Amino acid sequence: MNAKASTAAPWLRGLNPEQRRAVQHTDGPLLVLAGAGSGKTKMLVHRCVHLVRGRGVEPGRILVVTFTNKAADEMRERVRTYAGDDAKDVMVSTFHSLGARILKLHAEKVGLPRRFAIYSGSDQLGALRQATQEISIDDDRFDLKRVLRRISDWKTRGVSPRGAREEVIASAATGTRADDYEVLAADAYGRYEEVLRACGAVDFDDLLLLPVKLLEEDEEVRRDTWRRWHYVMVDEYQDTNAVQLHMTRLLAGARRNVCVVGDDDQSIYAFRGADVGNILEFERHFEGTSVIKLEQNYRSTRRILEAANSVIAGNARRHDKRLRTENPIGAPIDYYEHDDDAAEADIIASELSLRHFRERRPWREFAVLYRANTQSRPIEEALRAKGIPYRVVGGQSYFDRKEVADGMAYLRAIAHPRDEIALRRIINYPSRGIGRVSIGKVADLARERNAGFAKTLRTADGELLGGAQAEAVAAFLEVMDGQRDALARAEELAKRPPPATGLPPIARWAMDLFKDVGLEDAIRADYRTAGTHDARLSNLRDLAGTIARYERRRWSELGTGVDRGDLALTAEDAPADPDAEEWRAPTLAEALSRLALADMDDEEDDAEAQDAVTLMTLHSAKGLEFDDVFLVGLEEGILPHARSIEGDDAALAEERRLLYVGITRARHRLTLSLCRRRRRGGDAVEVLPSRYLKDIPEELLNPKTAERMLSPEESADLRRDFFKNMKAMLEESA
DNA sequence: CCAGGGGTCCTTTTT
DNA sequence: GGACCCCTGG
Repeated sequence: MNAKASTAAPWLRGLNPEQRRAVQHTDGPLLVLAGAGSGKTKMLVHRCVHLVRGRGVEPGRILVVTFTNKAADEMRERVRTYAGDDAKDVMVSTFHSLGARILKLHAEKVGLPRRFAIYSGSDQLGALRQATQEISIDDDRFDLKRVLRRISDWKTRGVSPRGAREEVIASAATGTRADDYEVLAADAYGRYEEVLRACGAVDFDDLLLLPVKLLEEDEEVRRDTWRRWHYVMVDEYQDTNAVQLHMTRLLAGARRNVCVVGDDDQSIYAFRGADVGNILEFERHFEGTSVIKLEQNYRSTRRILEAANSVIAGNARRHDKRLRTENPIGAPIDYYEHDDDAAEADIIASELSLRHFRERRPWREFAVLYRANTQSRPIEEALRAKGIPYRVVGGQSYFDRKEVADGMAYLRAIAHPRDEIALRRIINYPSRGIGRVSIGKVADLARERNAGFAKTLRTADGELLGGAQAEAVAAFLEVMDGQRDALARAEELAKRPPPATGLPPIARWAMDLFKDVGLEDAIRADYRTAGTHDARLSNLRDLAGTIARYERRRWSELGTGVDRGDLALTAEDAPADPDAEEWRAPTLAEALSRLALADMDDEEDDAEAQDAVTLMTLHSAKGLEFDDVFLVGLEEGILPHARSIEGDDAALAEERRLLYVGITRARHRLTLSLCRRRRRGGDAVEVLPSRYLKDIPEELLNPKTAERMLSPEESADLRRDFFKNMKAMLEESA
């Protein structure tokens, strides 16, 4: 297609020549090196539209892979906006849900049940705890989280338990590292995998590893996959790890229509195995690659971009580039030094309300970004005190909250009889007289007989346990059996359309379950968490609400052919003839398998529509943009983080990129701040400004203090505006 | 044998 | 704010 014709194509309007070239390079490997704010997401979306409208590719043949659910949602939304129904079958998926999908279709080939459970957070810890207990290395201070990180390291590099042990032994033999801890971790790794399999479960790393294994070893899986997708695109490619590189290669297959987009300066996930080398050496991995660079920034003011450029210039190993922009110079970058984090939070809250009321800008245009989740607390407190609406993105994952994890464990223990980790989590919560010793006895016996824990539990009588304990176990089993029956009835009801109002049957059952087994009372009775009871109860009820949404979505999919969860991989004509797919009534087991991957992003749509300030980590902010950004805690020990300062140069380089990512989120306005004192452990300690601040040219910065934040006139204006706006708002809502 | 209270330590980033 | 351990009383 020549340049003239492309000008005529409506889907190419609004793209500059560089972007158009990228969009149109339709065959063979394509590497798009896209700077921050260069419109790379837009480019990917337009490429999808171009393939469908311009080249007549069936949308179902196009696969876009992202890292986060949020990115996938946004991409889907944009594809729909630009291409309408034409492109509704373009599949947008995260690496992990794609892996889950492939795995689900071939689960039996790797010895998994069709409805395998996906473990995260506390479940993984539970499995690992059991693994270490079984090989008796739980006695000394064995930091399970650290071991889990170590195991995950191995898994993201595709190293097997045996490989891990060899690696550890080899490094000990060469005297480089004779670390007992490593040996223990390698031993635990193997057993951990066995525990997972015995429970019919996988962890997040398996969602990448096992599909790769399948694709590698199984001709049929490969053939089906290649028949299904002809064009593969990967967003944020700089954050891929070894397994994801492998997966990308396998997905691309012989067609090699693979287009990856990324920015080496925004690689911030090395800690979980991401390798910038993947993007730096893409041309070597995929022979005959076309390379396109997007170096114009459309997002930020010149001052903001200059600050970002000066920060990132301090890193050595990178594609040399300097983003340019034609945007206006913009406002100076505000810079605050606060006494402590409370003062910092306070001023931010004041600035926010000032800018909101005085400049009449909606709350949603603002974001407060920080290095670690723990930094959100003082800010939340200050915003709450001033009545500023906010939402916290990420943080403790929804499923890691105790009450949610407990609720999930009940659901899983009922849905998956093999799920021993779930069972052991809830067997004595709420307390019902089955303590550590009794559980230990059953577990020992189970091991002796080489039988499952759940099965052995049924044989536990007054001889094995005390009389009272045996009775407690019997009562517990009775409750569980009763719940299974109730679930079966609910699933039977779920074969008919849900009621127009009220909860659909499975959700209804879950809600009752939480009440009947005493979870709700246990939350209310916990004196340690007084004050958070309502929030916890509502989190638990949200879980039932999520099941309700799943049930309704399932029913809305009937006959429409839209099936985001289980689009057949093998049916060759699936994209063309979606009705050919078999529709199934909702089940708890399926709800659970969707839930684990969905994160809770989907559920926050309502909150997102609300007008609220966004609080999140720099990591979560990648890929997003805001008019007005506050970047807090620019101190040694925070950014760069203390752990990275202890670490190597690579760790520090990543911290610098993190700051770069943060700065480049801002469109019009940026406020940097730090604290001179910060609480560490018990008391407040003096801290130093971040080393990276020196790299920002002084003339770009506008130092401010709390006193000078507002002139007296501005204060008066603010007060006046505040009441005026308040009045207007009240009238609007009336 | 179990439940619950009280003390202690730590706390990067995430699918 | 947690997760975890230890102690005491039932």
